[in-house]
Amino acid sequence: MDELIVCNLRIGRGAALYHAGTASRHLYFIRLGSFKTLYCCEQGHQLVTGFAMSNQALGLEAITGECHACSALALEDSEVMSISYSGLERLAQDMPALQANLNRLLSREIRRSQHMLITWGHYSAQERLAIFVLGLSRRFAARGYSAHHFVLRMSREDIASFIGVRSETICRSITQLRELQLVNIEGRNVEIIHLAQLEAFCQRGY
Amino acid sequence: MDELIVCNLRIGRGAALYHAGTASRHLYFIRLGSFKTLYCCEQGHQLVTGFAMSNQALGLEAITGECHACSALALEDSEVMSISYSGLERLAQDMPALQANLNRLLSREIRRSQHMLITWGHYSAQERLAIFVLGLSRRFAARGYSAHHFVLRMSREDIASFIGVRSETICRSITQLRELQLVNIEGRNVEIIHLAQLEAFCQRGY
DNA sequence: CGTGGTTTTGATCATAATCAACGTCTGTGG
DNA sequence: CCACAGACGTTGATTATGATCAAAACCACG
Repeated sequence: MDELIVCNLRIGRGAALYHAGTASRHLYFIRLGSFKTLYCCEQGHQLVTGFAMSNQALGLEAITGECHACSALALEDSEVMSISYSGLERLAQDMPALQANLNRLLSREIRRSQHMLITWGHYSAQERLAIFVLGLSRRFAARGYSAHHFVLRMSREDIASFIGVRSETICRSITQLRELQLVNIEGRNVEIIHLAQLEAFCQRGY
Repeated sequence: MDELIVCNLRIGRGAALYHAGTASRHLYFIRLGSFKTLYCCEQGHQLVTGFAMSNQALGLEAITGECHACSALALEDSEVMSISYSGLERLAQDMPALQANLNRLLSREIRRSQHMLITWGHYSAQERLAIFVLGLSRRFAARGYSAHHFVLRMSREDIASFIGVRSETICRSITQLRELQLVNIEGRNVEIIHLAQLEAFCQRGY
């Protein structure tokens, strides 16, 4: 197993784990910290496609040896494990379980993207923000942190880009969610006032 | 290779290749015809997530043995090849190339979903329709058919759901694209008036 | 033919984008 | 430690886009 791990990398806040367009033969697993993945358009405009935190894989879209479709930037000082894909491929031949696991990761990523498509297409800005916050809450909870209090690692601009609205709209939605007594967001501190109510709010059939 | 192919299936127009929630151990390849994939919400509302035509794979999201996340319905009388995933897994162990190919399919599907996310998040209804039509044109062209004249297999409602707007908006966008002298859509017949102009129209940096 | 489902068009309304101004936070150098 | 610059965040006023509601026109098919 050890032969796979090319190295453990430290990535400073704001630095890139990889850039779009770079050919890559590696998968990455986040040990510590968090990242945003983004596409860059010609105009220098950036489009955030996701946020990843510890125990998540990065670089799955590039697994074929084709180049990375997006860049990954560290939102805070982070540590990642780099795994050579060719090594993984070789090892997986002798370990079907490993291969199946890899397939599962890929398959899950497809479902995640498609679920986002559905979500963003059919909810209002307010609801999308609520869903986004709830998603973060669940991810923190899954890692043993509080589901009710946590700190955002990303800017309003990043959230806006990810959710598909403007940052002004994020601000207004924050205000609205506060008025609804669902979530209190002050600066980057998030307090979920009533988790069950927030979940109910997000539930509107897909 | 033959042992993998469980059977060649014929699916009549409107019939399902598989349903969401069904556990499945098969991948499908479309030999002939076309399908739409859709999620169903509680309210009986359907959300179209994609259209697939000949030579495309279906069921990739369910590759892990978990159940299908969406349903696949035939838009016309179709033929598909059904492939047992466990058989594929076994065979792939001895044929690394096959495994790599499978990974490539999965990886591509991730990129496709993410690209759609970007597109839908950052273009107007009119532009999205143009992009949709252009995509169809390219897919027909890749299969040896005319890139300028083709027939839609799906309803306005399906396109609307896929694109993330209402069907009325699709109608208005069709009118607008006709007025712009880009595409002429009458009923289900599509005529691309000026392909290069349409491509330019769709190009606005992601 | 009619009947039910699509498609189209029109009028009005709601949501989020845009433009603009102002407040707040952060890190840097004096 | 403070002052400052620049980025980030918030709020307001106005506009544009697409949703919604409603009514025709069109079509496919028994």
